[in-house]
Amino acid sequence: MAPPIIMKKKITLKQIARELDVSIGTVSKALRDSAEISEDTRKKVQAFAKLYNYRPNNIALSLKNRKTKTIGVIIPEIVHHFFSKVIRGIELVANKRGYNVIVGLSNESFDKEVINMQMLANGSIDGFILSISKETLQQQDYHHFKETINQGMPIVMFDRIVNEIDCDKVIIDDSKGSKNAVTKLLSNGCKSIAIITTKDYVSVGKLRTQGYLDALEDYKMSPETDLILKVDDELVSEDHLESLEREIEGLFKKNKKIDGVFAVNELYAIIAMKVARNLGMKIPEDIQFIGFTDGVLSKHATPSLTTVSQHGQQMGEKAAELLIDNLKREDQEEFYRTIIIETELIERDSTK
Amino acid sequence: MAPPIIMKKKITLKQIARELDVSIGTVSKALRDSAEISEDTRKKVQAFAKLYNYRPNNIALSLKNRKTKTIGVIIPEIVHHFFSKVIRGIELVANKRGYNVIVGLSNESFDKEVINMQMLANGSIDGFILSISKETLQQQDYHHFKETINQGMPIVMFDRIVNEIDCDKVIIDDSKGSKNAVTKLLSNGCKSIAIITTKDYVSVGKLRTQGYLDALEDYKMSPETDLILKVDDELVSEDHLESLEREIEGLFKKNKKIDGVFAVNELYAIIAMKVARNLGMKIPEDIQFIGFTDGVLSKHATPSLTTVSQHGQQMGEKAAELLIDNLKREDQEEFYRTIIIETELIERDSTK
DNA sequence: TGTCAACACGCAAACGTTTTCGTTAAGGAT
DNA sequence: ATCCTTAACGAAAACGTTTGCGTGTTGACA
Repeated sequence: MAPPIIMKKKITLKQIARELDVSIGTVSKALRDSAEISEDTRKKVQAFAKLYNYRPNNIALSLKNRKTKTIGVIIPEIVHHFFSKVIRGIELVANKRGYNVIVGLSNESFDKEVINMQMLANGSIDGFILSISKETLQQQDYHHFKETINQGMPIVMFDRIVNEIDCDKVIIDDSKGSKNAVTKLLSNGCKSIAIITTKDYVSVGKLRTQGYLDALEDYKMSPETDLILKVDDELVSEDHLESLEREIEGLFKKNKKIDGVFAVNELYAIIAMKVARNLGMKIPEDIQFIGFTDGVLSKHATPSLTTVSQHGQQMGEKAAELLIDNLKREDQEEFYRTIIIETELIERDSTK
Repeated sequence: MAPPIIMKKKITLKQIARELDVSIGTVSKALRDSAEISEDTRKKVQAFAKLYNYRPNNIALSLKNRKTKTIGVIIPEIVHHFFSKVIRGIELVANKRGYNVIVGLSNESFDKEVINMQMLANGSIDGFILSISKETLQQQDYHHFKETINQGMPIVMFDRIVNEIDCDKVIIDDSKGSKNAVTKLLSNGCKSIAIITTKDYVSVGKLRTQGYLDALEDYKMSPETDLILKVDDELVSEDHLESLEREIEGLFKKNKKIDGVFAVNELYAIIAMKVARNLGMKIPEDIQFIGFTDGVLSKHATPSLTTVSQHGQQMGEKAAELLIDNLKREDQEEFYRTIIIETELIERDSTK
């Protein structure tokens, strides 16, 4: 037999005031231990408030203080090891510093990115942390970022950024990271290294390709267009990976001498390893692989994949710190910082 | 040379009113196309509002309407394929129905779960969607859920639920799902099937073990304790997987006849496959594997892993629909539903 | 010319806080 | 008895909306 349910709705200052026959202001002051209020009333009010489990209404506070203590995060995708790590980092420091996190997913779509930002920019949050969607990068339409900043709402961008917008940024040195990786392959003795990358409009893809070229140049090797596979991202949506497999298979068959592969993300590397294995190549004896983004796949693949770690959580933490610091210093003069998180080459079994 | 920056701070009804020399109420009504206002002023106000890109302040609306159009999601962990899929589902329908999503991470800790809920329950959100942390399940302290519900804030629980709390729930039939999986192994000819599971306080672990037992019983086989490996979750935190590997290795070595393995999550299955391979067994010829939770690992492992899909995104969608429906019908009489999402056995290369 | 709709708009309350600025009464000093 | 200080509290504004209701003006009609 369930006990009778007594709904204790949230109690407000007004109700406490009425009950105790004092004014609202008095209750408020008493709860904040103001010296203006006599010891007696203070105790009385505090006891009553505790009994009824009073908590100030956040919305009312937000309205009054004109800040919400909430930060908005807009990312292209959440079912993604890197982005979820970033969120974890953001949430960690946000929480520690008394902020909440509200997430919006752009799903790589320009429209959803705009809509989401508008939904949040109308008072719901104090600032944004975001990574730009592919469609936005492709269309190069950044007016929503500009407007948001113009309205006095700070933005911190991470990973997928764009130089055109003036704001705090947290990135990795993509070209340096991939240069390191490719250099590793070279120093491991690779003579013919292929790269599997994305179309150039994805800024990070472009930069990582650049790092590949830089490493080759250091070794006085000239790049061969045949070894550069630019994958059309549209084709690799979720489950249509066969076409990607075929492309990679074509790459290997046309260039039998390939003995090293650098891929700009984890999945491409894993799939390339699978194709290579099916073609009878031994990893890492015949061919070595390095990927980008240290996800769960890299760690548990067979063989485990050597990879460039982006330190997603650290990026998130840093981004949140930048934003909250910015919010604290109540719009004094504006200066924007770009933080570069160091990448790290995690060596596993796919390289010698 | 950058153009001079003109800060267009967000404009309010009051400012429009002052500028156009009408009252605040008139502006509000004009913008909402009230028949009370003359065509002239309506047009004038609307034009002005559009020019200055007026948007009603969400916080003020929340305070007035006493609802925030925001739902709070508390999950144990976000760097996790299943949970991030659920969030994606939640976000999808929430957004479609005009709601925002604010996430809190309990990090499997009781205290953080409580803190997070308190932070959000003070007016910031209209309702919760959550999955209970392991520590909470272990301590069996559910007062924070009860209090929240008592205050009139609806909760929808998913996956990790507890019967003691009266609220909407979205779950899968864990025992049925695992029974199906084990039955599949049996019908594939397995004679000695091991299970790798968790300690019993994790409700889903317990249920999945039960399904394993049920399947055996259907085939008139009696369970052997030697074949049931209950992993202590504490030991498998992130990177300390060696001990798990050793335990599994011990399992295989002690029971040479094992020809089938069912694991209650993806990672355990992947690791078990790795151990088996190192021991020289052929998959699926010598030994077959099935995991639980359809993550990215299952799909891209070699061999790819047959697995019981939980349909995380669908769970999220359903949870959000339950919650929002509940919110719409303005506390009429309360009735709680438990939705069971069907699992699906996704057959891949780790089974015959 | 007086009456009455209809029209167009302003006022004010309400949501729940915090905080500034009164206001009242008591008490001490003169 | 008068003045002043001080302690203790109340009133009200403000944050930005929405909305019910009151009010003034206009025009039509008798």
